[in-house]
Amino acid sequence: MPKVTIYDVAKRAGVSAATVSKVLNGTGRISPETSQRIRAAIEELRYRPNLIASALKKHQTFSVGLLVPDITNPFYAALARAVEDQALAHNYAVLICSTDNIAEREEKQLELFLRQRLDGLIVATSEAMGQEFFNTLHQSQVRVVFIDRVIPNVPYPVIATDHYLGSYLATEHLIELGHREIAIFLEPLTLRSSLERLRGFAKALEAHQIKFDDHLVFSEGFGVEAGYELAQRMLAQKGPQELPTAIFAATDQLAIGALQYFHEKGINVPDQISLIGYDDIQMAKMVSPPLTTVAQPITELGHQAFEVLLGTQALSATTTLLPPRVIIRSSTAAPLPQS
Amino acid sequence: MPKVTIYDVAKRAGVSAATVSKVLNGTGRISPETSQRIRAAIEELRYRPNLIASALKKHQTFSVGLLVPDITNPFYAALARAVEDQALAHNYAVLICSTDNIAEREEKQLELFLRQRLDGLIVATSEAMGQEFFNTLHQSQVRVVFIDRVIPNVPYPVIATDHYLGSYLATEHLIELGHREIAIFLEPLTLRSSLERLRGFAKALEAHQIKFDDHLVFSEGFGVEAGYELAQRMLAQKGPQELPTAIFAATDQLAIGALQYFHEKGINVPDQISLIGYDDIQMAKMVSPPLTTVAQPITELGHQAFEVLLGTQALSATTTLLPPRVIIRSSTAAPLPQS
DNA sequence: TTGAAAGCGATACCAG
DNA sequence: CTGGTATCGCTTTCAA
Repeated sequence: MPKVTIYDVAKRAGVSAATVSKVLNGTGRISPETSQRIRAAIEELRYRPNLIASALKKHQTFSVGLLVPDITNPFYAALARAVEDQALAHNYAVLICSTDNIAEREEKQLELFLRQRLDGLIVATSEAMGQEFFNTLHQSQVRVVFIDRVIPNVPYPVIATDHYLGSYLATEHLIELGHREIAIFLEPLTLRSSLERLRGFAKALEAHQIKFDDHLVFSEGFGVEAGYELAQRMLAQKGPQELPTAIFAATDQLAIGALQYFHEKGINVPDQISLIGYDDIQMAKMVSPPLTTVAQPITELGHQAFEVLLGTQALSATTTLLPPRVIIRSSTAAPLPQS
Repeated sequence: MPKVTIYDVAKRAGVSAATVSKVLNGTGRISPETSQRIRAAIEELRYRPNLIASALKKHQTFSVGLLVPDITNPFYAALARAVEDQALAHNYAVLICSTDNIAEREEKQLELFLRQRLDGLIVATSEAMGQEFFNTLHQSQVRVVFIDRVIPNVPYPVIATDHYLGSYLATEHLIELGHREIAIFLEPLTLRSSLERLRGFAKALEAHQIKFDDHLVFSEGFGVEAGYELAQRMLAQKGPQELPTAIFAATDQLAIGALQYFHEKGINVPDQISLIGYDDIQMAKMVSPPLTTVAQPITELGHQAFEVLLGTQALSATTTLLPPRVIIRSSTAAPLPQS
């Protein structure tokens, strides 16, 4: 059972390989009869074009690479899924790599991707990428689009969620519910995304004449654990009496950690304290109470990234910000009347 | 800035392309000096071998494909991660595709993968795969290993978790805690994996002389919602008095759904009822109380799959079952003394 | 409408 | 130890 090539098909159909290639690609004009015969031969031989050979000639691999910090993170998994779907629809394959935001891994994988001569690269990874990474990118001439993180001075298209707006909306949701004492939980402020969220938060307060209080900003660590600790710290700093009436957790994981702590302490959400998250990870709707949160338009992000990447436009430094959306569930409510 | 090829390097180093190829691949013997010169040229020109061309010649793409039902499912994301890591360590790329267990998608993607001439395929998808899929697989001669699902009569290696054993261990954990009335929540019994879990459960009961009670088997639907509904149904069928003292939920999602329902009903876990899950998804440790569960050796699965796939062994119909492990957290405890 | 032939960029055999 | 050359499987002029 040797591999069947385009020549086998050609022979079978009594034509030349060139002609077969033409019907395969829909290029050139072929008479309906020959075309039929060729299609038949393809079927009979179960011929499968060798994309490797085709890629070598056409300089097109029908593959894109996706660099994410960690595919295990639900957000990136969802992003990957969106890219995948779009890719499959266009008969493209997606190569995925988790980099853990480790420069070394990023560079190694980038190197591999470049050797594979991918048609494009979607980068959804660290803002701490080494200069090395950009140099390589630049001199390699691959098509690249950055996604999810707004990185300043990137000479490529950036597609991201408008976290400033998202935070603004989240905060405003709380304010409209009647909250005036609102704490914010954030991941480290070294992250641009954290800063953006803080900015949106502050702006919303300002817009509603609520004064911004430094003591209500809690930031440290990542993930659920951090949320738990931040809640703990908040409780320790303020007596249960002077607790804010609401918290804006800048990630759902933070929110879930806090929620867990409140559970343990018998603090009812949303009766005693409202809690709004950010990201709308799958878990958000599974916790109890289901978390009000801000959903990023993940699918949109993935789709757009793919489309821009494979579009005919020259890729330039443009930033596209997609609007997030507040998803109201049950962890936010009006504050209790002053007791 | 035209692409630099092996010929450019050769010219620059004053040798032939053949020689460059040799140092690139470590084949043949080259004098240290020429080797040095060539390496220098590679550096200076920032030459990146074209894997496409190489693959065409060598019939080796350094890429493997991974077919999963949904990368968005934490279990498969973890699996993908394990494969990725192993791949990166071997300088392989991983193409990932979520099929949603839809035969059409599976076949389309398989077709794409075959055209890409991948070195191997890891299939972690539906047991309901069409015959078509297998036919294609078989006549295409790709190396394939199945992972996670034990599919009968597959002429390829299967690497999976021993769910029979896992369920046995989970159930035994409950029994050793002192439980005698144990319910089991399952996904539909049309799934082989559900059947296996039920079998392990029954066997553990039997081993401890506990009689198996049909009325304590609840099965329907998938995911958190199903867990919630199953718990609801159980409560409806049995008064709060005659509730079993423990539940073995055959997936964490089921367990989490149940947990949520119990929260709402004010039923304390584990004081009133113990709950053990299965899978050890990330969420398991984040819920409250953190879920005792059975962890699949996901990383091991992924690693082994990759190694077997790229090993030199001819691939035959062998099934490797890896042992799962009970992770004891806080959702299980001894039953309350009879009140 | 069809086909001959020249590559795409690398590898491998075999000669020197 | 090094290099010429055929070749991997397909695409693409260009001529017929």
